[in-house]
Amino acid sequence: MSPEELNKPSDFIREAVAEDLRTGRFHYVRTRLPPEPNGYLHIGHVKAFMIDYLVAKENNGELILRFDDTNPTKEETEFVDAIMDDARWLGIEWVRVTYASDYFDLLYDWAVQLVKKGLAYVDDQTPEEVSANRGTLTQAGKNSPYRNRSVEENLDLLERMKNGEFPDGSRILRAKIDMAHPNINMRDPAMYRIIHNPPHHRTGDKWKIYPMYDWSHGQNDSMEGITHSLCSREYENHRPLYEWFLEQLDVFKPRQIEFARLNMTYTVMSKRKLRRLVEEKVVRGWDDPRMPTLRGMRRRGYTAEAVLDFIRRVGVAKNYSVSDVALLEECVRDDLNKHSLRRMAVIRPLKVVIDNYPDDLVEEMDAVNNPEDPSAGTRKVPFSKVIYIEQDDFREAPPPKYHRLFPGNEVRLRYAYFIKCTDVVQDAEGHVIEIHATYDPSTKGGDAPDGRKVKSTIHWVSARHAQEVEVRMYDRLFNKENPEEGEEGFLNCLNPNSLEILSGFVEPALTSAEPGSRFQFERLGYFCVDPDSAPEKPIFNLTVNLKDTWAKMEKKGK
RNA sequence: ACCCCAGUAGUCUAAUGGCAGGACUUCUGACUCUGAAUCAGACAAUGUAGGUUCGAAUCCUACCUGGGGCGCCA
Repeated sequence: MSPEELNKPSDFIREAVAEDLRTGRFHYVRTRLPPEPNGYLHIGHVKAFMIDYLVAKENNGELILRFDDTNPTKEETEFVDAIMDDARWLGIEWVRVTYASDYFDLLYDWAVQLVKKGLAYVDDQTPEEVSANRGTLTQAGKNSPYRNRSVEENLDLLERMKNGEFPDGSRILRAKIDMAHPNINMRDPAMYRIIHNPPHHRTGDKWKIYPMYDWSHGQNDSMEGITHSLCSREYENHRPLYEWFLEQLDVFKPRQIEFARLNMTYTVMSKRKLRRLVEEKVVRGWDDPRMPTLRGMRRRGYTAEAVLDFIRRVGVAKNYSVSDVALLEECVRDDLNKHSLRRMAVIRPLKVVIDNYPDDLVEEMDAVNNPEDPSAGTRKVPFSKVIYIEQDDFREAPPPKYHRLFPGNEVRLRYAYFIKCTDVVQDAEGHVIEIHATYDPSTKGGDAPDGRKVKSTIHWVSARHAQEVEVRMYDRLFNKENPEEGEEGFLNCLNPNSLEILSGFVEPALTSAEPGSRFQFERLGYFCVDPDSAPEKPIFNLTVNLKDTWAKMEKKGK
């Protein structure tokens, strides 16, 4: 086995596909991406998309992007464009774009065939009657009184349904299978329902009947020559029906294989719940950086590489699972650590005056852009008498093992000088508002000629060169690992601190950063420029924080 | 209560009848001009009970637990 083959991901789906090729069940691989254009893509979709895309790609096959637009009351073209944009961002490639609605005519012909074979009938029962007669999980259903209509009558009624002669809800076309079947999906499932309005986003007013998912999806798969129809486990109970239609129609039979959908800790994944977060203004929109939507994650600064790495590391299996968002965050750090430029920014500023530094002197300090990538080079950072440091980097009364700045202690200002805290200025309420310090001129650049060491290096920004910026600090949207427990529960465990807006200072090298560009703010985390940014008012989003061992130690100590 | 599916460390996932392995998390330590990164190490798992077998996470049975299923949603 070659190294490439050893590294190739393997899972039960890829094995099944390989076996189908080996046994000759199929001689090629073609998969489909079946989004419904009624919402934005989230991280859960990425898993499904990548399975479809990679299974095709790894087998020299094709991927068709097919929008599942069988319900005009829910779907809009706006989402078609957004979905394609997000999918392209992930690097997914497809051979063509199709729509379930492209096949409405052919599908109708197929329905007529089933009617002619006595395998489908028009039911005049009300929706309530259909529901009542379906039976329950433990009880068989009852046959509809219209179940044994003649083929001629069914054909006539179906034609008139199609022509719009009947009002919404008055009739449906049903497959004639078995009202006593233990699988409720097989109890004469609906194939077509009547919908007059609104017009369909692609076919306009042409159709008054629309196919149900079960009637449309598998047949479309067959029409497109899809070999493997990969979907989430909730369709497992639909597979017998999927196969029944194809069998009765005697057409090409794709194979449906189900896998477990992605769930993630500290977030919700259902479209309905995400919509509520938007509608109830819990978040600022579908692209709020706290959302698990692709649009949110993109705005947050996540890279496609990181998202894909996460999906790869999570794997594919059939059992229900909830992946840890910490793994996603780790993938993001891993990618950004290698590729992002380092900058200094102070997000909770504390003023430091270096008393023995000349009043008007400005020195340019050399700073490394990315220690992980020497080719990223260096830059100059201006230094002067008054600087800002992080409030966290000073304690008037240091706890044990704290070795940042405190009265009498010496630390290194990164790329600059050693400084020692000499005095603390407080306001009337006792809050520390200013620090005084002295520097050692012989430590320029950060090293002491006498070889003495400091235990801490802190970041800083020269006050007179600082650009003021808005910093949006994001945290998990929920404070419960699984907010989906319970129906309404998810709105009751919102993290009140999921967004904190700060005003901070950044070094000059950051003032002209383009929206979307990413940086590591040293010792803080990874940040990216928000699209709301303006040159006079830059805005940075926290993508993900750096691991913070000290914060962890301190928290444990309490 | 009926049907389908699944149970491997806190989490995700390998092992396809033959040494239970990897990743994340957590914890130690080394190194460090980022308390980051990196490096070294540690903790930690086959739901239960039977059966088949020289040998079972894997096959069989029962039970338990979890997920899905009674839309004219997808």
